[in-house]
Amino acid sequence: MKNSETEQKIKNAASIVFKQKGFKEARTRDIAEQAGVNLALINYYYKSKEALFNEIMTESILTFKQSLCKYINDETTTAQEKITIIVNNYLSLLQQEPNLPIFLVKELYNSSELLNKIKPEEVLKNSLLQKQLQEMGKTNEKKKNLIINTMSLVVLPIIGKPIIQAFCSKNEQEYLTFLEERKTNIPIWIKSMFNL
Amino acid sequence: MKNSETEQKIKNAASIVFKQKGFKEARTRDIAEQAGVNLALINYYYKSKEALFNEIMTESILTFKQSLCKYINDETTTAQEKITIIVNNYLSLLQQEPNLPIFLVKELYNSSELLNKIKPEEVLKNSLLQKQLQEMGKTNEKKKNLIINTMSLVVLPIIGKPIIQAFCSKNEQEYLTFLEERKTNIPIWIKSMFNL
DNA sequence: ACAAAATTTAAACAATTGATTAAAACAAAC
DNA sequence: GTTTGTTTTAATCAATTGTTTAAATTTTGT
Repeated sequence: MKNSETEQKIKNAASIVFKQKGFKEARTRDIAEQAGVNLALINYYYKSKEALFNEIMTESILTFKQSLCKYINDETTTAQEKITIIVNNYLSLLQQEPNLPIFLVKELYNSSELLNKIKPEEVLKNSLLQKQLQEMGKTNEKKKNLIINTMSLVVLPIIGKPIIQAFCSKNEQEYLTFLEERKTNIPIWIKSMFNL
Repeated sequence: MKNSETEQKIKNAASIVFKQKGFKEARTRDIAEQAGVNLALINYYYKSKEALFNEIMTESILTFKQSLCKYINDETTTAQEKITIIVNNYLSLLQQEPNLPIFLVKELYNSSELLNKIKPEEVLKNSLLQKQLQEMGKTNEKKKNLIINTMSLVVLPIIGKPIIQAFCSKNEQEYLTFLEERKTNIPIWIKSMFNL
């Protein structure tokens, strides 16, 4: 029987453990324990640790792609509004899943295969956001920088949490309000950087 | 005999391997091979893999602190010039050691001990850069954001290299010129973000 | 209710890996 | 040149970990 309850439990558990520890440091025993399931069932339902990992990765990347596509092709919003929405949504997402960016970076660094599954260059090239920025007279170079800088300002404060907390002497609560303030600040900064 | 040639070879090799693979995934056998030295010598000169790691980490963090302090306390430069110099120097450094930021983030995420060795909040608080920004009428909040945003714009394009290359369809050469252009762009962006 | 198939379990295997050991090679002191 | 202490080596240990196996248990089809 495909898609049994056990199979799902394993996949969910693996997703948690892999994102927390990365592929190499995640032990099959951790996954089995997290799923509340016998160790051997991992190899019974999925051929191997690696096969399980690849299935989860592919799904995650595709989900991410779909959510991004939804935002950047929304017919009802301006370019500026799109940026605000993306910043807010991804900061909220990353507050809940702070391990995600470092996990993705680590695992994608040497395997471009996975990344190519989503044909990333197509995503932006054919997007409404792209066209809207074009109409505002932005060059290709400026458009790319705008995306990369937005990503930088959103993601790095999540990745660098312990370093930021140490350097700016922020406790947990101060760090949270700092992130909250960035939801309004980043769109403003992007606008002043690129004269939007 | 302390600081023998072998001891140094091990430390140098370990530094390379740890930064490349992280603590857990770096094998003592990798380090021994990289050093061209018998496996057992690692435990002979350093008590354990962990002791070796801590020694290297502490040294690296202190070196980093010293170089940062030099820049942000330079009496001969304005605040804007300091930012330009820091951006240029760290982008150059990270071009040579692209694994460094993800390594640091990964290893510091759960061990605040190491980070506290450099008393990071003191570094900025007593700096000339801090005073110069103060005199320009910047609030504490703005000063912190300025530092964090500079760090974000510098570091993320290094960490996210494969993702940026995929999304913006840049080959190796295009990526390098992209980084080179950021050395002049980032200071300009920071200025327009914070009205410097 | 029974047989066949699918699922689950405990145990074990084989490879990896940090660390140790005991002997060998080498250097220093006298 | 012998003794003593240091450094290096090869071999081994013990723990960890992905995977397999064979038996036990549960589910399914009739």
